[in-house]
Amino acid sequence: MIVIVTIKDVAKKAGVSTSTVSRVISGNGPVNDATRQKVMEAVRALNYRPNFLAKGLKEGRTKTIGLIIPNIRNPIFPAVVRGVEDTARKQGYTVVLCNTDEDVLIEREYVEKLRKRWVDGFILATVSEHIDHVLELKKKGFPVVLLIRNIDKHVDAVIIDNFKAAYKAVSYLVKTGHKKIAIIKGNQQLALYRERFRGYKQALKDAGLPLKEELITGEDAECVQWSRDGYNAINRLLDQSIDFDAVFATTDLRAIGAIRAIKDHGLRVPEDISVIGFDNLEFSSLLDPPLSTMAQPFYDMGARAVNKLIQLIKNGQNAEPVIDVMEAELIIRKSTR
Amino acid sequence: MIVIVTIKDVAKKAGVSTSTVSRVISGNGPVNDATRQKVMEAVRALNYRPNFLAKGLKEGRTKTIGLIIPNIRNPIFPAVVRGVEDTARKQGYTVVLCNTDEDVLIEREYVEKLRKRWVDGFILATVSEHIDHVLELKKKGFPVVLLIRNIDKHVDAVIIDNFKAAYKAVSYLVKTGHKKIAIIKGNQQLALYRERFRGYKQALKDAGLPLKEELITGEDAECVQWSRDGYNAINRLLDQSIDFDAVFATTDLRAIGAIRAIKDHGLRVPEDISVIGFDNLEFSSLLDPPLSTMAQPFYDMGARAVNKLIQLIKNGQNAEPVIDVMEAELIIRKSTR
DNA sequence: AGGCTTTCTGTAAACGTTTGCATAAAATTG
DNA sequence: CAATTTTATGCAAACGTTTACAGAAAGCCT
Repeated sequence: MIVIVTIKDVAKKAGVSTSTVSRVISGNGPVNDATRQKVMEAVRALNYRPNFLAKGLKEGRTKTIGLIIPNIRNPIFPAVVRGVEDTARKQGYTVVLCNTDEDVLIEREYVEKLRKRWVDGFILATVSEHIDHVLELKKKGFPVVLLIRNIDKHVDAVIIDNFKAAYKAVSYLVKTGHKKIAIIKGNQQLALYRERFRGYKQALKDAGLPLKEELITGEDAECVQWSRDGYNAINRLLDQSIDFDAVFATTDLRAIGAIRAIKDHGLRVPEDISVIGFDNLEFSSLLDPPLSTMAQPFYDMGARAVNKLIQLIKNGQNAEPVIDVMEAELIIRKSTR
Repeated sequence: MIVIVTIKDVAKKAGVSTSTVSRVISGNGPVNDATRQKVMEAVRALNYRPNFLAKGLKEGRTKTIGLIIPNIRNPIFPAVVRGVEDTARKQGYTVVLCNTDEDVLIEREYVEKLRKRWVDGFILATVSEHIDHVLELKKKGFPVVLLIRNIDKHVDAVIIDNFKAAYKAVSYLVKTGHKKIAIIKGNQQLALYRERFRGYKQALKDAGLPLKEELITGEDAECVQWSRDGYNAINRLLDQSIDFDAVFATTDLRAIGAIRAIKDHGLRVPEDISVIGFDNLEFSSLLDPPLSTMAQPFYDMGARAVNKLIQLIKNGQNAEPVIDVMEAELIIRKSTR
């Protein structure tokens, strides 16, 4: 049986009204020093804690934000989550984390649940292109910021320029003398992979290299066993004796699979084939060889999304949504020659 | 400006009282089919969503649980979190995730915040041995389950038997012919590492092998760059030409560091030195060589902790707390000969 | 001393629900 | 058909806060 101490108990104990207690606690409005002492003492004696629900109900806000991501087991997300949480905490906000498993129904379910005056706003690494629920939120004036995956010009977002990043990575391979660059293209249902694919093509084109069908590999599946896609793709290429001297993997996990496949065929990375990844996961530097990759600033992206959201919560919706594009950074380690 | 639709608006639109609307929505109490129709229609027309805070305040519960962990970037936790969240969701509960950064002050801050009638109970992978705040919760009748790290016989918990698991791992090394087994011992401030250390010593003893001081390595620091500890420890051993044929690393991350150090010294795993880890991280099978390790059933532990907690929430505190000890499983891959 | 601020405190309404109680209508019973 | 049960609905209080308003006391000015 949990016994609940309310503001009334404190008021009675201190011999004042509840409003006075409230004023002491919140610091709103004047209160005599002597009474303040009495109240504080009663608070301490009774171990009083203001009821979050009552406070939120009255004030019309909870200082809580909803963070909706596909899957925390996808290793790109832990850093994002910490960026969000740390920044939120510093500003007095708490985060409710939700995993959707890439399932738009679960995503909708969570949005429905949390928008019932539970959270003051949302950060969404949304699942797919079915985002009517997001636009609906936005229309109703609910603060929303999209993160990593943006979809629509009409919603605030924090992303990187995937086209440019892929372009940079592939151009680096070109510049270091690679001529036959395979790509593990990622799930083309997602805009971000389409962009990376586009960057790959553009980089080849600008370098005067041909775009070869047989070097375009990988499935559209997401999220099964992430490195598997990379392994299968490159394994198939090698089995078919297709000639290539580098791999642009659209994620680090796919790069790990690719390296595994290359080694299994008795070849060396990077001497025989260079591999470049995308993401810069926390353990990518621990691989053998340490992975060259395009680093996304995950932590900072999370942090920035929170700041953006808190702005929206405080000031209401902007006239025009703004999309922050952050820089991805090329990190060269030992998997490229 | 967010416009809020309340139960009153629905009542007015449907031409009934608020109590009737409430009954329609919650399904408590009888209501005529015709009125139900009218109400449902009004609900739909107005896009009504019951206010979570008001409901929680009235009902005295929120169907929310607080999950407090040291750091989601520690790769053992994503699986735990999913186990917790998935199981909670199936039972209509939502999870608030909090990272403490191994800082007991932040942990206390979160506990203070969430116990203000926000969550119905806590799952804690607690930080240290300073757990007065946990015992306080428990004393006040607040449902609490400890996870992974348990501290006290007086609080319900879900853990593995770290002594036994370490014993198993080291015994396997002994059985496969290793005679000089080094340990990277982990942070001895934490009970779980003390237990693993104890298991190591006991296994050597039972096998009639000597416990050599110089083979006991690793620092008490936690959480800086986790694999670094393993790297430094084994690097030092090799630099000093200390002779050993196997390493028992108390975490997979330490094992990764150890492997790196061994390779850097021009030695091979497992031909020259076997390495066995502890945890079975999601990417441990992707390493080179794939890591042999003691697998902890992280997802299931999370799931079980939730079920335990929901029991406590529903039935109140047990007379006697019960500690669930789950099985760790030895997984042999290619890092041991 | 009378009027005017300023400081302090209490009363009561409000936030949006749920639910016990009362009542009315309808259905069932002997 | 009167008596009883069942079904359906509304009224109003309650959950634990915050805050507008009002009033009392005290301080300051001519």
